Amino acid sequence: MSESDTIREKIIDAARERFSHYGYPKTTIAELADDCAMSPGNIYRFFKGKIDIAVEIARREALSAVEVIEAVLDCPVRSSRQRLEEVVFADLRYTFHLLENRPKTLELAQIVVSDRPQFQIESLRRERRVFQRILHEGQASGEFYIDNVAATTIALHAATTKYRYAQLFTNQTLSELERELAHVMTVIIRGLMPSKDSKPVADTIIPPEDTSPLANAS
Amino acid sequence: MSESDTIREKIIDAARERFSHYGYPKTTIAELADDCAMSPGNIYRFFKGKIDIAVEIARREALSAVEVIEAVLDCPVRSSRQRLEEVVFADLRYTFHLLENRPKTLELAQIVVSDRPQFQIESLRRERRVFQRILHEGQASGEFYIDNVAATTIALHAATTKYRYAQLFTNQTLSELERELAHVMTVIIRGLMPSKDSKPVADTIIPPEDTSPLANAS
DNA sequence: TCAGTGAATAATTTATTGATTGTTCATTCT
DNA sequence: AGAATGAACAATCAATAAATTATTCACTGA
Repeated sequence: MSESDTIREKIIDAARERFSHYGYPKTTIAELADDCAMSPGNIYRFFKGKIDIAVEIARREALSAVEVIEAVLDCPVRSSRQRLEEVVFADLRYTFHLLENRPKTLELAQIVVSDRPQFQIESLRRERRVFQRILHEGQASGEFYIDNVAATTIALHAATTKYRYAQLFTNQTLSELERELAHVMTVIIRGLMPSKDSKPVADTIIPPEDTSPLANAS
Repeated sequence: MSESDTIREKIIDAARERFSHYGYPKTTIAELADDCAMSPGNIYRFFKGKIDIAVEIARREALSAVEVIEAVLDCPVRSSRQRLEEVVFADLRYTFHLLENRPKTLELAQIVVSDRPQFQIESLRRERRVFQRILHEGQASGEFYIDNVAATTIALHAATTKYRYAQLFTNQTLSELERELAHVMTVIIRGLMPSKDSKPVADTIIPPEDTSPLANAS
């Protein structure tokens, strides 16, 4: 690691400390400079602006979050079904505890996303890749029957939206959410399993929009 | 309708007009009083406070939204599956158009909910009742096989969360959302259909939480 | 009696100012 | 020459004052 990188890391460490303690807005560049025993101006040789320090921290946080989810895959687990369930529940629990124990992390993420919408899109994409891998495996082993793995991955991810950062949508407890998610997964897993029926269930067709929207005026 | 009720309606109409044009915060009680040719103080004989006018308007809006969804059920439609699909798509389209064409309605709803959290809970419950009715029918006719209708209703509702006020979560177009929702519904419908298999798919068990949450310190 | 008033008051919002902070860059060190 | 500085400037924030608004209530007129 070059000298330059070491200094960069020092800035990131200082920022992580202060952001998590006092929050992004209350942390000043002057303070970070002090922490690193340098002048405010020098920070700008390592980061284009204050927000870019936040972006880097959030990027690493997001990567390590996916790693936590991925770690579940390394467990010696029996079926694709179980893998899928464990990943989905790990996601719920991880994000739930994150919001409960480290609210400043969410604040930081929201600030970053409001400035860099692409950030969220990429984070979600990374998460979906984990889902996709499991679906592929299940498809290959014959445990699942899936017409279109890519589309089904997106569907699965969308159907579990409520269980990512659940506190943003509801004030249910973690136990309640877990029970609810179990029911969601029961339906979804059934939908992914191959059926021995003669004729398989046809895909959903987008129904035509016949009712005029918002008939009641402004 | 009593004289008193007529005046109350007049206030509501004036408020609806101004709230939708200028928004709740920019509308003053004095203006509403002017519109109704009365004094500000007199408004308080009909509503406990300004927020209560908003609550009443939002309540009616929510009721008529459910009616729009329910109207779909009256169409001569073949199967429970189609009914379910039409309701879910109607929900997506209705809320999508609402946010697109009448953003002040969302603003009002958010103000009401932040003051009266119960309001949202009840609105969601009303919506779920429509879902539940369809699941019951499908269950009774044998088109669906559902262990626990109440729990499955909640699961179905949760799995389609992203498609209610979708613009709050994403900036996908309506067409993109429709395509995505079609895939979600394909999986879900498969999960609701009875299988002729000898052994039915077992319910999801909540996996034990073995990995310590947030191992990386604050 | 009681629907309605409107001035008085409390609460909230908006405007303003001064202080703080993010960022740049001419300059100094090494 | 490249690394670092810190004063200068612009942008943002916090504190306060001023204005507006929500709400109350003693009162009025039918």
